[in-house]
Amino acid sequence: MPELPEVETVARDLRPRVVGSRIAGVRVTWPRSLRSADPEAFRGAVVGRTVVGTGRRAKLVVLELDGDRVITIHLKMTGQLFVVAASAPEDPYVRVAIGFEDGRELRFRDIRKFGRIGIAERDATGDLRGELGGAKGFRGFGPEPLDAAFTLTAFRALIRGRRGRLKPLIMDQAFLAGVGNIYADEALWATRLHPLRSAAGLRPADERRLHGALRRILSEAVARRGASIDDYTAPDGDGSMQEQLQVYGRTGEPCPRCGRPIRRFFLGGRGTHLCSWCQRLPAAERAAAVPLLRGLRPRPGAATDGGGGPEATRRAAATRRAAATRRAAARAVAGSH
DNA sequence: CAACCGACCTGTTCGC
DNA sequence: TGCGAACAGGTCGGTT
Repeated sequence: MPELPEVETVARDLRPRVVGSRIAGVRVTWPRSLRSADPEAFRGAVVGRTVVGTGRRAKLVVLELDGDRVITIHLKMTGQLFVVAASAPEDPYVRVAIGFEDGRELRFRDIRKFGRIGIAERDATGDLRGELGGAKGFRGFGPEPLDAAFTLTAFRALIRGRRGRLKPLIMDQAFLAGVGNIYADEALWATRLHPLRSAAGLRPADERRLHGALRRILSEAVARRGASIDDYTAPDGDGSMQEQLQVYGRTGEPCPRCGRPIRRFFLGGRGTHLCSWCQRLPAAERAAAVPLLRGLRPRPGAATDGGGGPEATRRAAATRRAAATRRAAARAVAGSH
């Protein structure tokens, strides 16, 4: 699932491939992959323009065009971007292809069709306005956690007055940009903070550790080209951060700190991994969290959860290998090089 | 502001 | 062995 490090990697890999290229046409096989769902409008906005840069804002890949216009691409869960010759074979999952004058094209491949491509502009502050989030409810993105401006002081000012639970809060893109399920679980485990802790109950030392962990883990993940789990891959290949994850996807394995099994429960519909020994809720917050903790009990039919054992480990390894093979096939078919 | 729900999608995994 | 249900999860709009 592409989060900040994965999206950053895709944007960087695309740079040498698309900067300087002029857009000649756009091929659309699934119009709803465009935020406007209007291929003609999209063509009108981009054809004839030249890509002058690539970047990232929150989890959006941003293609800077000449003029002040940008193309925004949200990969959601299964979106992938590759640059290939327009004549290269492709599989049925390519939803949009942006063709360049030199005969290559940028292909957006997205099995689940959740991803969206939009048009936006730079406002006076340099931030983006346009097809980013929803038309009305969009409150703008929060600060970028890896920006130099995101200091501990800035983080404290941001979190002051917030009373929500920690995990949904740090995943709220209007609060902080770019953090998703994987890196939220990792940062909370690293700081020994329970995902259901209230932001209002944090001590100054907790805030300092959480701020530090977010920056350290996201930086390491960028350096490692992100975590290649399931469908995530980039034009220059898979990342390796999945090898460094301490709790995400490690249900039933021993906590690297205390050896007790990593547990998984559901928070707001999302799988949440934690060590319930290292990440304890203070007594004062426990009562309010009890209804939500029900998910901690293994659910009927969740045999692999907490089960562990050599058989489960072997099966998980086989699943990972199969996913790696699928990613390689995607690069070859929709593919790069 | 906080929390929750359903919708969006399709491939994979799991239980029976 | 085959089938259908559950699962994966990031928004986004709507409701409480």
